[in-house]
Amino acid sequence: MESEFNQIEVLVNLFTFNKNKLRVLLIKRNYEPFKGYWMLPTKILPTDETIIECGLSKIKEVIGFNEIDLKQCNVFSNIDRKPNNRVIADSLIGVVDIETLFRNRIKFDYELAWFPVNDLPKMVYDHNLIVSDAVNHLKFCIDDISFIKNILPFEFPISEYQKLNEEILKIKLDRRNFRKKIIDKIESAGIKSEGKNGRPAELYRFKGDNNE
Amino acid sequence: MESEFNQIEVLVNLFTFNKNKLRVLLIKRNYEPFKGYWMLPTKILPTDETIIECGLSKIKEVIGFNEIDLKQCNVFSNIDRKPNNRVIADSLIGVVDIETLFRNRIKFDYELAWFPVNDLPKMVYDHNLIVSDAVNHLKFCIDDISFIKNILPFEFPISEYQKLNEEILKIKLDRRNFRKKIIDKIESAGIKSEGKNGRPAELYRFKGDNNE
DNA sequence: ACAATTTGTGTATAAATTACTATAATAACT
DNA sequence: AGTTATTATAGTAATTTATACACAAATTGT
Repeated sequence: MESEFNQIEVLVNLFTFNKNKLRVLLIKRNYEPFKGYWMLPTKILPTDETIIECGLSKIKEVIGFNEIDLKQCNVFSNIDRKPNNRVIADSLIGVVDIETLFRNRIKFDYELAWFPVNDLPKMVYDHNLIVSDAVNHLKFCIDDISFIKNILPFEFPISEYQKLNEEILKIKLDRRNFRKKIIDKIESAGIKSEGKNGRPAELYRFKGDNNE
Repeated sequence: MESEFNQIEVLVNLFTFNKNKLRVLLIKRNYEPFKGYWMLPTKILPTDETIIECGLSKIKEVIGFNEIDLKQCNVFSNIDRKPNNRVIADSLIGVVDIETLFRNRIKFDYELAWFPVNDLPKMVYDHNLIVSDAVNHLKFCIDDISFIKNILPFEFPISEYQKLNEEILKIKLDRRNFRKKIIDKIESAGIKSEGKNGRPAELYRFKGDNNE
């Protein structure tokens, strides 16, 4: 029976939606090699954690909380994805909304940033490839409301939900048709949004979603 | 930097379609523990192979050829999925048609069988779970014709394609509506099938598919 | 010749998607 | 206060897609 050991690292693609852009969490690498480069939150899988637990623990280390759903995305196993030793990359996907982030972030050990997925820096190793694969994967999550709803705040205007869809699907949608399509999945919060130009939008929430 | 090593095993869910049933390749385990039980073709990932290469090499070992597309499916990382040592399972999906199988199988080192996915034996460890997850995953492959076409022979009656869809989607489809839906993806081979009851069916092939 | 089985075919209706224009509400600006 | 700019909301017609449904043709077995 063959018996060989490989190192596995878990990479988390944590997405949020802010200022009309789909964004991914990157951290600045604080050790050599590639010190100072941006990268996905990454953790070598310990022998006593599942992949998901490992991803969650890394997220907690970076942003201070981890009440987040993580999903298996893809596995990258090219022999030479890292030059020195062979490491299997298991990539996960999660989403979080901007209000939860502001409310909860308590740790500041990492220099982090939420980069628009259309404007990413050069990252370490194959992390650019891994992120773009995860962004693509989001298309298949977009109709899984119980998962994707957590990328928007508890209450949101329809236009924001539409722009999220447009960013993920990379197409332009018609306002009225979009409204018709999703109106039965949301309910009015009876509140108007504020602060911007033009007529204030009504806020909605996903049906059956209660804050916390 | 953390540094722990885990064993990874690659499991291949190789499907075919025969006698109106979606089937998966299982092999009889010839070593302890669980000697004599059925299991998925499994290989510990060596440090010099990608996941896909590892899956392909195992398939070649079992059926003697491996001109097959394998796809990443899921990862199973429960700590105790095996009782003694911690092993990560990376499950792959592939398909092959029954004619290619008969034409090519040359090795007989393994006792193997193609079990209907609706009538599986009790398998080792969590292999039953892994297969049922892979069967579910097939739903998302069913419209990827360049992948799924290889589960049917080069030429096939429409009814067989329909039954495949019914098995994967677990629903009953209407003959005329199914034909309308797929007719522009196939072309007539100008041949009648033979040997069965009833009016002989015309054979079709997928457009742009040429035999080898 | 007859029964049983399986294939092939068309049409009408419902449902979903798309395309498209006008009006109302509000904020910023003057 | 009035103008301008911006966004939200509402409906209808056209198109596409999906669904429901019944009978004739070719073969096998008896």
